[in-house]
Amino acid sequence: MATDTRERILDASRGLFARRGYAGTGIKQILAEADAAFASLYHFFPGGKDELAAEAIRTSGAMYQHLVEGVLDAAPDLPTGISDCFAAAAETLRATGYADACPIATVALEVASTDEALRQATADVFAGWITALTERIVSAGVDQAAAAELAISAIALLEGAFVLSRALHSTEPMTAAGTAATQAAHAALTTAPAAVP
Amino acid sequence: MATDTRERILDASRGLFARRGYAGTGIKQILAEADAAFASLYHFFPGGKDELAAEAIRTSGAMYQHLVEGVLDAAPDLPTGISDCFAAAAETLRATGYADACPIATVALEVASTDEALRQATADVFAGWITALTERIVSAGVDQAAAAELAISAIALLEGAFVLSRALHSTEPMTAAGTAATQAAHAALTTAPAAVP
DNA sequence: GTCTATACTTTGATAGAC
DNA sequence: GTCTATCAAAGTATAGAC
Repeated sequence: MATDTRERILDASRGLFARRGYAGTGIKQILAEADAAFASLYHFFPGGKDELAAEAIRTSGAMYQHLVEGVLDAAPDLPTGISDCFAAAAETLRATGYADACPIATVALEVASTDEALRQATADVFAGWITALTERIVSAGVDQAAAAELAISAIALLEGAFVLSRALHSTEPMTAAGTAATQAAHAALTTAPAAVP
Repeated sequence: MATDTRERILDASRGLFARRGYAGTGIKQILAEADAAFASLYHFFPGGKDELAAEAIRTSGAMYQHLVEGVLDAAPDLPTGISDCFAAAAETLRATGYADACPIATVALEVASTDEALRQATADVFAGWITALTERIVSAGVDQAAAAELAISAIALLEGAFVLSRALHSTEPMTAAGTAATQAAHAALTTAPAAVP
């Protein structure tokens, strides 16, 4: 069962854009890695590189969210789940030589001031993450405003730790950020423990 | 007193690399903005784009550190200083249309897996920031290990908030991260209040 | 849908006059 | 130290046969 060409192109794009960024990734490079012909790209993505990148960003953002939700679902409580997410991120960094981190952060920073369509794609992904995590924290008994603040802080800690850990080639930032996020979650839950039964 | 050519090139480079990344910035673009001739670049930076980028990263990292130290020095205590830094970052984001954020984060993510020399330059900058902030926290009476963890978390919060705020075109992530960093600083200082007189 | 070949632009970098 | 002109390579995108 050979994966179809369109999916192979998207798969290669997600990996290359995540590791090398948008401008740093060439179309020829994507097609070589996907073992696809040059014309196939413009058959499936008439909009060219931009259209391809937009779909790669949205799908990889959704995939990462799915991954995180799985870890959170498997944990006994929210602080433990958050701690597990950071531990998993640290392990992935180590295992991949500090290459695999946030699937869209590199592109997000690159295009924030240069490509409005792609910037919107990254904004939609981040907004989706924040909304989903906020709802989870609200379900754990925290009021809306405090939950949103905690969700944003946790994601900011994760993203910032990705930057530092990739640059420093060390998992220390990721573990330190994990500790901070877990402590913040504990604090928010004990401050407002009006938990749902 | 005309600024000399070398400094104009560096100045334009720092701005463009920060906003558009390394691969996304062309040499011709830098020279146009610096109003410098093509050959001047290779006169001052024989190593070409790579050498120029390395110096731009190190100097802009030092400049940002200097800026932050000034804010921290002006504050009555450390938590207030940290709060002020995030407030200043939020204001800069708003005032520049979410363009000016961390001077090196975009490049750091881009080159982390592709250019070892530039990756080392970004690592040196981040390590310098972490060391300086850790020393400050230690001076406020926190033990070394806890101080390092707080310093890393605060910088991770700042970097992550830069990513989210630029992508979302909102200062909310920066203010939420600032609150979290300030609370973490308060907690660390009250836990170990062996303050120096 | 896929292949090959190619058009067109931009890139980083160099040469030589001054 | 700076100017102009130019190079070779890589970039994106398209055309036309099959």
